[in-house]
Amino acid sequence: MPEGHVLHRAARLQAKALGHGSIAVSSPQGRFAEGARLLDGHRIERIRAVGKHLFYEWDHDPILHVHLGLFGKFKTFASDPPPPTPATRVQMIGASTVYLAGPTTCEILDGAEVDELVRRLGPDPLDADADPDRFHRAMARRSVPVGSALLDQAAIAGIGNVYRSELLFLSGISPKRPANEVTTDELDDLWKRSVDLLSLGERMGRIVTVDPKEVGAGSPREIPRPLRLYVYKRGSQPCRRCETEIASAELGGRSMWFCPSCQPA
DNA sequence: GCTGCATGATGAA
DNA sequence: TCATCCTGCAGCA
Repeated sequence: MPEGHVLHRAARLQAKALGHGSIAVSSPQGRFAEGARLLDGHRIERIRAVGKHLFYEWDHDPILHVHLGLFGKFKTFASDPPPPTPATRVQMIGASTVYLAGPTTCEILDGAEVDELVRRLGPDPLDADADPDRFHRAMARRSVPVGSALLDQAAIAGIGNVYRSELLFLSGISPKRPANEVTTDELDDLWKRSVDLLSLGERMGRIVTVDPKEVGAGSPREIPRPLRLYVYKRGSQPCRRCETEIASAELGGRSMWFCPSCQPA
């Protein structure tokens, strides 16, 4: 389930899994048959993740652009892949086999189109060269609640519904405060935490935001599932830090959760 | 077996 | 703001 860390992890692991040889590309579902024909038999030179977008660059021009949306999923099999389901949009067979199902976007773009798309995205916390000042400027320009602004991929790329709640909790910021009233220090804190948390998520393959020490665990990996998050989907349960009841609100058209005491208005 | 929901984004109204 | 698209699976009967 795809926030930015999932795509960066997919880029890293699939590059290794598919390898440098030629890839058999097909579309068992049929909806990407034309695109698959363009790529079939070619070699992958790079898989690049930007925010929630994935770009496969090949030994010739067409670039495969994938956006998982809410439902999209990759499955990778090192050996003995099961037959693809009828919903498998793309099958890529190299050293390992990768299946893609349910993406919002799966299309062929040229380099200029990729550049244009990437230009519209805000800085990506998982990009080592990202410029946090672009994030600061984007927030200063927005009067919507900061909880909404964090979902805006043009302001910061890769944050989704889980991370936005967790980041604001950790930074002690009420989601309802206007984005342009969040201080520079607070934005610095938000950015640094997003770098740390998404990096951790990329390495672990799951979202964990709770400090292991706070729940008696030795490492993030050892935290049991119900204890991994501070506020997301924890409505009316006690805050892990202050026992106040976690509250929820609709922001940016989706539910989010926060602690009214740790994140005062 | 069915229903409802989910870590997303867009285009029309 | 709402409807729409995409899939899988938990929770129910």
